[in-house]
Amino acid sequence: MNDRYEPSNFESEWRERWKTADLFRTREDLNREKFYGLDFFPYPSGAGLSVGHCRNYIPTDVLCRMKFMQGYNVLHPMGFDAFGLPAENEAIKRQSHPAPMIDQYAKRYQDQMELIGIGYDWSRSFKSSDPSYYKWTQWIFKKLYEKGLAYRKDAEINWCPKDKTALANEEVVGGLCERCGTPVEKRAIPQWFFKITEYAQQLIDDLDTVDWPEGIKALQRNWIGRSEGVEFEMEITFSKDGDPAVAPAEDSGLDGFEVKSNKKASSFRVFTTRIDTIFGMTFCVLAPEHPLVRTIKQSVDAERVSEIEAYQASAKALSDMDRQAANREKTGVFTGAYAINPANDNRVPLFIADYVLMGYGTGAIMAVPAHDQRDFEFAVKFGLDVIPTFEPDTDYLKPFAEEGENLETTKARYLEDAKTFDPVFDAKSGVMVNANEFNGMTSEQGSQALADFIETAEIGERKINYKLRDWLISRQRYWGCPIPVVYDKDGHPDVVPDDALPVMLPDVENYAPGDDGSSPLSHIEEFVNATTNDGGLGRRETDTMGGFACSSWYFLRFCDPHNTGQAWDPEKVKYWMPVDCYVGGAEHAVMHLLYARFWTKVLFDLGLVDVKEPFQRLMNQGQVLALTPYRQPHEGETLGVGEDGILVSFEDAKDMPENDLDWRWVRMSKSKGNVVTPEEAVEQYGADALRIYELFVAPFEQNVQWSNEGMQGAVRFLSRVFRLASEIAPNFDADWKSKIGSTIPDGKSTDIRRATHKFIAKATDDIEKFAFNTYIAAAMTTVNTLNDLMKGMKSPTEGEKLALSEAMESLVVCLAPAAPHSADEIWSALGGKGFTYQLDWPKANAELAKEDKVTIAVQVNGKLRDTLEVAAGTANDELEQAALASEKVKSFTDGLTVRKVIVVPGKLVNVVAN
RNA sequence: GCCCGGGUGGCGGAAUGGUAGACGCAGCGGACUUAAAAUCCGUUGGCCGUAGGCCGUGAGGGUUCGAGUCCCUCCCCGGGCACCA
Repeated sequence: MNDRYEPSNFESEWRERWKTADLFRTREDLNREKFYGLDFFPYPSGAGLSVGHCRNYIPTDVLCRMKFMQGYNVLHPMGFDAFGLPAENEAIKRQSHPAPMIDQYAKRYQDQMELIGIGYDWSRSFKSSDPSYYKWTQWIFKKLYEKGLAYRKDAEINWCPKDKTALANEEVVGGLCERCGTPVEKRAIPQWFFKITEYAQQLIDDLDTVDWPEGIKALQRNWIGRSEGVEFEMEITFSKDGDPAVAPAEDSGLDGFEVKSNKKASSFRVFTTRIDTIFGMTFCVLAPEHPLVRTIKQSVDAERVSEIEAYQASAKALSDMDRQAANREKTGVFTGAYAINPANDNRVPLFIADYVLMGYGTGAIMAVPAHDQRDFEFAVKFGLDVIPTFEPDTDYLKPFAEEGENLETTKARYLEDAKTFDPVFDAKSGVMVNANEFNGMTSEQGSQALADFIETAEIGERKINYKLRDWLISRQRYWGCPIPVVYDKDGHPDVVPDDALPVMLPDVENYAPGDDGSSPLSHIEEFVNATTNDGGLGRRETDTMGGFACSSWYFLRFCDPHNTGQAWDPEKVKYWMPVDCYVGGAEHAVMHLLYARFWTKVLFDLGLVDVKEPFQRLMNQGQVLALTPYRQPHEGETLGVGEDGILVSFEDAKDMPENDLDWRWVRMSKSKGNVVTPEEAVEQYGADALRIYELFVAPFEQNVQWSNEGMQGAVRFLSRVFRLASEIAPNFDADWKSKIGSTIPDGKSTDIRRATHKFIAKATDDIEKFAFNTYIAAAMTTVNTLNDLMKGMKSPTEGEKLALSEAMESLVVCLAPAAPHSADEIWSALGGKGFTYQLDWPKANAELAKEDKVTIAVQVNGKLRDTLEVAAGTANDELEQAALASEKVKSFTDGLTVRKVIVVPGKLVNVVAN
């Protein structure tokens, strides 16, 4: 046997053998438990995989391999998220059709995944762009439609002028297109939506039932944004001082406008989470798009109408980025109308302002500047009253107290003129003032009492609002799943019958999107012209579904990927679902994971699946960073927004003085030129070395820094395993299992077996809990320990031979998930048959793993002073005696009185003395 | 601003409230070699030293016989959200 790791001699051969043996074909043996391990559905990019991408595939593979060896039926599939913008954009750039391009890229991905030895069942693979797959994506669309969860709405959408498509809210980051960074515009186009909002509460509640990182759960809860409050109605009037008045208040700076009509105009509803602050309401605000504005315009004079319209126009022209710019100064205009506060009948001016969003709540608010920072800023700018309705506590007042001022005085000042107190008091503590019969209540009491008041008065009710918006699914693009809808001559949509599925994506020459917002499909007559369900002339929907639709159910299809008669056999889905362990990057925390959960819940409600949550356990891997050269800008060069250095190519960096360079750890990406491919890593170090390195270098969730030295370390470790195996090989007894129980332990056999069983236990636990770094560390420790034990062992005793055989076999088997090529190579060199993958995962024997001697730490007053070697299980009082007898302890307790002795069995003795 | 993560040797990182620094990288010393690489053996938190001791897990308090670990306050780094009423 070779005594070092020489991957080029055996790795590719083993991969061939695995393939020939169809080793990773999913087994569906009903007598066994199932384990479904899944990686996020990757989009196959032209750049191929980097070693960074391997960082989730390797750990999932390790877990799945162990589960299989433990006797589970393992489903470990892989496919490709082929539809969508990235593929289409790349195809347009390369002037090639996306379909063959994607096939080629997917092939490369598969080759790369195979190269690093990932044990996928490729017989179950598919691409989301396969008609046999998207047929069922369309079928699910129909199910949603039939359940009233897919609807069409003429809506203002986020429009990316560069990608020429509508974007979901989640694809707009800071007003920019997430993909290309172009400022997003608004356009009104009829769009298809999925009613995810209907499931908002369930999507929050069921997070409690899954084993996900708390951070991701928090992100989702935050995104769904539940808030409890009260929605109530306020009447409006056009006079400040009661009927029949004409002019607005003089003190509000809003006079000088004639009111054309004084009739009771209408009413509007507001949503607030702080009904307890209603007595502090000094104005109200409508979103510029609020429908009531139209009514108001009919009742105010022309000058005001033009002011309102000018403001509405400017609000509309603002891009989301500008509108949401941080710390932007508040803008708005007075409408000429007043709202009547139902709590005290005060009339307060009604404004329109773009800091109120039409899309949330009712698109209208009651403004309480004393206790809301946004309202405060608005009030200050427009000279409106700031009336506190909560007495602040001392914590709030302290910073405002003047030199030597009594806080009572500060409070009096505050209550007199809160306008100078910035930032505002959030009124979560303190008691109510200026609130009639509610005075003296806490926030909690006031909220309940005033909610009751609103409900009793029948002008509103307690309500829960969510930030979550419905899921915009339409894309005006070619490369996506066609929406299975036909419109009749009146423009009414209907879904196509099941036997007309799939609505095939036509093969076209020109698939570039039009810049008028029309899908390329709309120019293909044969596609557009269709027949309605009642045989009439129809027009086919030409938008396609956004890519997230396709990835919202692929995990179900993997359970039954070749079914032509249905999306899946319910029995198969019942068997395999949920995914037991789902592994991927945290960047999909809200989008994909929320959509997939939503579809699963809908399908559950339809009785099509019997899980409410698709992914029982979720794990997010860290990224792989590469050291990348940057430099400071030269004279005359300017940096882009958010950049603090200029990227330098590795080529140029070689010729630059080291002082000018600034090396940084950044994520591997093609654009940074810092990618290491699996091919390079495998060629230089070997596939198992890559696997070991990525597992060992840091905890799974953490980012890691790519290092050639680290790879070298993995190679060294594997070589030590080979050397150990080659040393044990002459004494290896394949039959050790049947002999070891009846052989009397001798020599170092007990120590060897202890090391073996400690490792088995550690490996099993650590893999289960994704602690791969300590799993590999334990393997290294075991190799080192066995090496030490074998030192000077010229001719091992019978017991030692058997113990070493057990040790070597266990080591190889337990290392097989991490280093499968090497494990199989060593296993076969030891005379083993078949593949390590087919061997049983060993069970640790706790008795054998137990130490017979333990080291007891002896402390005096909590400081380590001595250690004792004692037999395991030594009684507490014996430990105490031994500790007190220690010379070192005596020297530290000399002249002191021993007050207490604390004994932790098998661990430590602490002598407390003073 | 709000919500999540994190701050431990020269570096990556280990440590159910119980001997801080497992394991690895880098370094140092040695063996092998004509020499080097590779490999192997030893060593490696800092300070003072003969023994031995003192100090050490971002900072400061606290709980405890005992704190990297639990509690409070603060600082720094990374990520997410951000006018959501």
